[in-house]
Amino acid sequence: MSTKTTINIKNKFDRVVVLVDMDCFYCQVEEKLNPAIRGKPIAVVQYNPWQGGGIIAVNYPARAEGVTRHMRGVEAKQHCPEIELPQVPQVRGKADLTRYREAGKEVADVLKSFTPLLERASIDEAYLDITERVLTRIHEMNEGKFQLRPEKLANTFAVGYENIGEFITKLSNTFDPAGGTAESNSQERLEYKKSDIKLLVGASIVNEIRAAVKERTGFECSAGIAHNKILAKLTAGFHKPNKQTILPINSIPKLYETLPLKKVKGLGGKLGDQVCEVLKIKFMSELVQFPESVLQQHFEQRMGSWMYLMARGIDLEAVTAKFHSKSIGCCKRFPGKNAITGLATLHHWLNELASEVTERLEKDLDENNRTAKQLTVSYSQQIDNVDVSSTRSIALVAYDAERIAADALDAIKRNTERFFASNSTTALHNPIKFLGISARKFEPNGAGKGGGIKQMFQSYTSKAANADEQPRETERRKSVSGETPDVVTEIPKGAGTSKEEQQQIEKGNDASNGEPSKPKGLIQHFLQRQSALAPVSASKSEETGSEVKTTNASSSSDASNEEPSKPKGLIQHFLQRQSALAPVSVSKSAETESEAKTTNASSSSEDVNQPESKSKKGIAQFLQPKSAINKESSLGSGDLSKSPSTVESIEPAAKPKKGIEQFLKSKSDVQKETATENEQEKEGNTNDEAEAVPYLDDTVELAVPEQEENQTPESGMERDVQISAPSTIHESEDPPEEKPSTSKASFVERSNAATKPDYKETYAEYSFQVPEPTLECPQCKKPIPEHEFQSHQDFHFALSLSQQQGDEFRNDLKTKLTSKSPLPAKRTSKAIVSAAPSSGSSGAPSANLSIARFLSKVSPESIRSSSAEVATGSNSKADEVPENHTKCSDCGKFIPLDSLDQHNDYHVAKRLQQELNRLEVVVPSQSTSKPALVVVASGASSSTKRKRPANSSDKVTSPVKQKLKPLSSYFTKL
DNA sequence: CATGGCCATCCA
DNA sequence: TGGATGGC
Repeated sequence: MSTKTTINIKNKFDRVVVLVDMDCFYCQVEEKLNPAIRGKPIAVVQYNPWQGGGIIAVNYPARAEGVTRHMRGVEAKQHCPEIELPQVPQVRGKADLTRYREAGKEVADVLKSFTPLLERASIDEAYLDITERVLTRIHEMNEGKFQLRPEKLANTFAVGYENIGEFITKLSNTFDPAGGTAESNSQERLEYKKSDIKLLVGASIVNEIRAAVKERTGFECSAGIAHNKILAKLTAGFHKPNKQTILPINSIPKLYETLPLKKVKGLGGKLGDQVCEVLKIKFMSELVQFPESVLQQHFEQRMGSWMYLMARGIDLEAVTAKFHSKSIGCCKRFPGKNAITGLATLHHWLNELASEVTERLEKDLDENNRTAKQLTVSYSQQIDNVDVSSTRSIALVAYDAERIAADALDAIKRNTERFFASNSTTALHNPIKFLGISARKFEPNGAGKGGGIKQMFQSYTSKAANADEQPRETERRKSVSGETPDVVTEIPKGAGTSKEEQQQIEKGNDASNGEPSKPKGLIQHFLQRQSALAPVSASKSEETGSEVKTTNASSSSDASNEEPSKPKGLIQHFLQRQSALAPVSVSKSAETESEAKTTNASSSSEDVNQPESKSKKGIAQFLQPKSAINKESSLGSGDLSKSPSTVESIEPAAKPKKGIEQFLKSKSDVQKETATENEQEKEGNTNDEAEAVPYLDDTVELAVPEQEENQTPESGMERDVQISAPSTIHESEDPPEEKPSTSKASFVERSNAATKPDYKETYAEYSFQVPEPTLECPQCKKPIPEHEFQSHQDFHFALSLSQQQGDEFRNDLKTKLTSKSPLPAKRTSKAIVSAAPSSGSSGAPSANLSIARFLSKVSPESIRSSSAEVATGSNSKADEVPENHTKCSDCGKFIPLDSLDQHNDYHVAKRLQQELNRLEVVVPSQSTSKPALVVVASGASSSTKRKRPANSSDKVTSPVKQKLKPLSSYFTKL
């Protein structure tokens, strides 16, 4: 039961996994709250008093000015004087993130309306497995109900390609008989295409998802679309903000060549350092040379297997439905002189924390009908200048703040020998520098409440998941906005409706989207053939339906990737052979775990039931020549490594293929070859054991014990503050849209302003604080605390450095933008373009064709017939049409009749690319009220010029050419 | 003496 | 279970 749900390795590239990542989320939340600051540079800070507060989020305008996280507000101002610095609300003397949690949930609600397979990863990130929707959409495309128009891929990028159009062309090359020999199209290459087409179709869905998020919440996000979670996460970062990126399988090797291993989630910390050090490598591409056993022996079995697969672009971890967090807690640090040295202070803060937790627990109870059973108290004390942290778990018996605080205190006492200083009943022996309490082990409530049904076998997190799956009355009562309509659309799907009915529903939806079901465009035809390869199983769809409500459990149990014993058609055979080939030495763990737990998501799309005879024909026709190649042999390991042709096709010739070749070598081959250069970064472990600052020791508190004990903080104080400091004082700005009931917002500050004594002042621990001597900074003339002086100087240095770099970057950008015409084409693009048979059509011919018109109105038949006309009509050069060939009206080549379809599709894709290349994507500058996605297709007249929207004031919108950053640029730090 | 406050996972 | 680690 190793906690994780994994999919079967057979399906390693079958899923479409999306990571949705909110762009500088806290900033967006603050913007929405206070529209007056919209569009300005913003950084959200918490705890304003000290140096302007710590920055925890920076929006893009502010980033452009060099503001980063980890700065203080004051520093941000230096970079960007106009910056707005909204504060995290403070409640009970600590930061309160409620506002962001709620906004995050709002977003998640929208996401969840697209798939139940939603895994919230943090307050502003979520994974989605949209495989089912993709398969459904492909099916719709086959039936002409959906067309993949260029605008559906606005703001979409593909790793390894200059723009999405190139990627599409690449995909379409598979079907261009002139583009490559049939033999070069190996089966698995086709498999990869198939998988990547799913990503492409997925991208159109993700665009809709992001648009829905924007529309319903006002928030913008970016997304990564890949075949697994790790890669989706990685990919999401490549184009931001408000954009989405696909990671095609074939781009992985090249990506890895420049991808520092430490950028991969899970390897970002000490482990990553260790890996780099032990293996003497730095980039992901270098990881592939090590046998699994070696990795396991160095880094634990589990980790070794994971890394081994990751090196091949494989991550088997399933997206599991998880909406609610498994723990609710809060904590606070008390650094330096703020350390807690007295019992009363400790009690005070435990009470504060307990209050917050209790509040949130009650809300959670209300919303999710579950109860936490365990309380974990954590704290750290400074002992001999060393921070020692401990955690204790105790029973959580009641949602009662005082009780919780008392129990927590008790736990701390019990677990601390010499809790009190000698001879004292109030002063702590060791100061406490960190306090946290957290509630966990949630159990669903009241089985009687109809909730208990057996969603139990749902997943390993049965309890949490259980609570997730139950849309209870309480929830309805609370009427979560935005959920209702979606439920409506989903319920019919789930409630035992037939597939046809479901499609009716879908159709209805699409119609409302303004998508007429028209005769098929060629691109559909193109995709249709593809999708025929990506069979949609009927049973699969049913699963999708059933999982919506009651449970996916029932289906998931049998969805367990074991090949259903159904009649096998051609496709199935084809696919099975494929999976049989799936080489990667499966890590045992993966193999064993996969069966039991695989969520429906795993999309065991091998389950083929595509009844469509026509598509079958297409497939058969298509597969016939190529599937002949049954390359059982080859490939010991590495999936990606197996297909040199595939890799090469990204960049025909050229390229320092060193990395690639390395990639291609079988592990044993390469083993001897140790890493090239050892980046023996000194990296001297910054081990400056912080020079401990003398804290006030017990003797201090001993001085005034009585007073402190009596005047417990919250008893009188808080109420006084609330009453005497009404929310008027200096909230001169717009009052945050908060419930008036909560007047607490920042009582500490108000109390300060009102000259009310901070509770601290009544505490002995705080009554002896001495201001630290300061020095004046020669650069900014500010008084700087002594101990901080050096780092302050460092800061100035870093500041000037980063400003320089910022200038460089801007200049660079400017030159790129001004020399606009032919983009400074990178070698990659050239290679790809030239790889395409660009013979005649690349230039003007189709320039005046509206792609939309073209795609939606022209049926394959008409093309075919028109081609035929050309071939036989007066136009044709009657001289030399080979037998059974016809001349392509587009490129003039002679095409075998039986592959005319594919060839035409190739041209369609090519035109699509050209159209896409002419698209201008108007990016609203930092969340304005403009529509999220505005795509302007330039008309024929402006084929060479970029066109601006008529009313664009440069301030608001700036046309951004789809571009062109070297991958490596994403990994350079500023 | 200063990112702070989360949350989650993994291993022993 | 508690400690450690990782990442947002």
